[in-house]
This record gives sequence, C-alpha cells and structure tokens, in this order.
Amino acid sequence: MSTAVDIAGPSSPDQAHSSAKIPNEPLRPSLKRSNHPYSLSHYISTPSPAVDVKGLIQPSPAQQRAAQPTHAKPRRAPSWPDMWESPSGLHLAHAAELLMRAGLLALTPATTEQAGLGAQSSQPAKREAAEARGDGEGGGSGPEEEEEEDSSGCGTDFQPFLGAWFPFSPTLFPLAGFQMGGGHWRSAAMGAEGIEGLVAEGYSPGSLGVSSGGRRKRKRCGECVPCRRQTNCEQCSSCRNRKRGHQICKYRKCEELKRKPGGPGFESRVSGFDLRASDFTLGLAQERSNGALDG
DNA sequence: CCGAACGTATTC
DNA sequence: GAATACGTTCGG
Repeated sequence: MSTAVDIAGPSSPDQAHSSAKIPNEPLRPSLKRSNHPYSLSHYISTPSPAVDVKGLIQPSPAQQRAAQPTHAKPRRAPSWPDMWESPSGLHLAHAAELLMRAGLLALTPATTEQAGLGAQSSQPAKREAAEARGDGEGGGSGPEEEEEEDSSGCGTDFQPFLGAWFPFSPTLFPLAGFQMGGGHWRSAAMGAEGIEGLVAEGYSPGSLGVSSGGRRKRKRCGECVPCRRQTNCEQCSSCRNRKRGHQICKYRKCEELKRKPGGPGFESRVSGFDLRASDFTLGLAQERSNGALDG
C-alpha cells in the first residue's frame, strides 16, 4: 500500500526520526484512499460547471511527488488553488465530512424529485449509505486502481449539487461520519442498521462509540495530512513531552480530533452547512423545475 | 500488561 | 488561548 505518505511537516523536512510504533496506515481498511480536496461549498460555488470533478479529486503535483517521486502525472486542472499545500490538511477530512453531510441531507440518487424531497426524508440517504458500504468494501482496492476508483469505479454515484454526476466514494461514509465517536451526528448518518453494518465489517461497537454512553475515544481519521504522516517531529512540545504529555506529535494530530465534536464551533459549522446544503439542494431542484418549465 | 494517545482539567 | 499534566481508553 502506498497511501501512507511521509509528508514533511512544518518542523523539518530532513527529520528522519520515527517513534517506535507509528501506525503507517489508516486505522480502518476502508480509509485507504484520500482524494477529497475541497469543501463542498467550494464545489458548489465553482465558477465553471464544466470543471472536471475528477480534477478536484486529484492530489497536487506536490502531493504526487511526496507519494510517488518517480511517477509525476498532472492530475488536475491548474486553475485550482493548491489546497493540498495547506499545512493543516483540514480540507481533506473536512471535504469528506461535508460531502457526507450533504449526503445525509439530500442524497440525490437520480431524480430532481428526490433532490427536492431530500431535505425532508433521510430514508434514501440511509439506504444509500448502507448500499455504498456494501459494495464499497467488495471492490478492488489495488494501488493502480486508485485513479479509476476515484473517478469512475466508485460504488456510488449520485448527483449532488452541481448538476453533474459526482463520484462519491462509499469509503467516505465510514471515513467522515461514522468515526465520530461522540455520536453527535453518527446517529443522523445511519440508523441501527448502519451501525450493524460496520460492526459486521469488523468494527467493534466500542470503537464506533456505540457501546456506552460514557466518553469514548475518537479515532484518527487516517485520511488527513497529519494522520498520513509517518514520522514524529521529535521537536514539538508533544514529542518532547511525550512521557508526561501522552500526546501524539502535533504535526500528526488528526484534524478531526482537533475539533470538538460537540463544541459550539462544530455545531454552528454543521448547522451552517446544513442550511446551505439543503438550501442549495432545494434551490437546485427549483431551478431545474423552472428550467423545465421554461424549456 | 504495556505503550500510545485521546479527553479534559489545570496552569500560565 | 496555548501549554502542560494526568486519567483513561484502546489495541497489540
């Protein structure tokens, strides 16, 4: 597997230290690929509907070099700001998260009718999520298939907000939503059947934050830039103070875990996005119906 | 059992 | 608000 990227952190590029036991892989098998470079709002507000979504999903050349030094291949439109260069890497997990929530709100499998109904009914979303998980794990996942899967080989395609089909990798579901141990929006993402699905996949209820009402440790998303980093900087306070601090290297701290699941920022962010997403979805449906009336 | 690391309280 | 310390959870 070549997805574990040793990304040179802000501290020092030549640092070659690695702690005794550093997880080189995402914590879950379904988190093998990450190519979700932007916030949904960015997708939505894209000035050009003709922009190949594929381009958005591809890592930057810099990211490519980091992963495969000998295999440089331009994989996205140059006009897009290089969010991959962000030191935070927030966009990765964030985008997945946002997309996930968009799916909750208005998974629009095909028709504009459903797009209109999306905001009211979560049933299609739940079913879609379950199906996505089902065939998502079954598919091939070799490194060479990465590109294919990202674009066309993904298990679930649906038409979210751009008016164009968007490849929605089923891995995003467990990736973005189901890891939120606090259950703050996991429950919204899936019902009991969804949880059972994951449990059936091998994730213990405890690891999913389901087992008890007590505080559960969340897990690293395994997808964000810090998570994909393999080496500790050995220079940050967390590294220097590991014995007493019990903290992971600052530059390896998962972006998801940095957020407070139940914090005010989180809530407002979610609700804010929800409003925008559903608003957009409804607007899209309306626009389409208008267009249908017009033409 | 032990090490890693998350969550949270405390300190600065 | 950041840094630190410690209890706790979790996986090997």
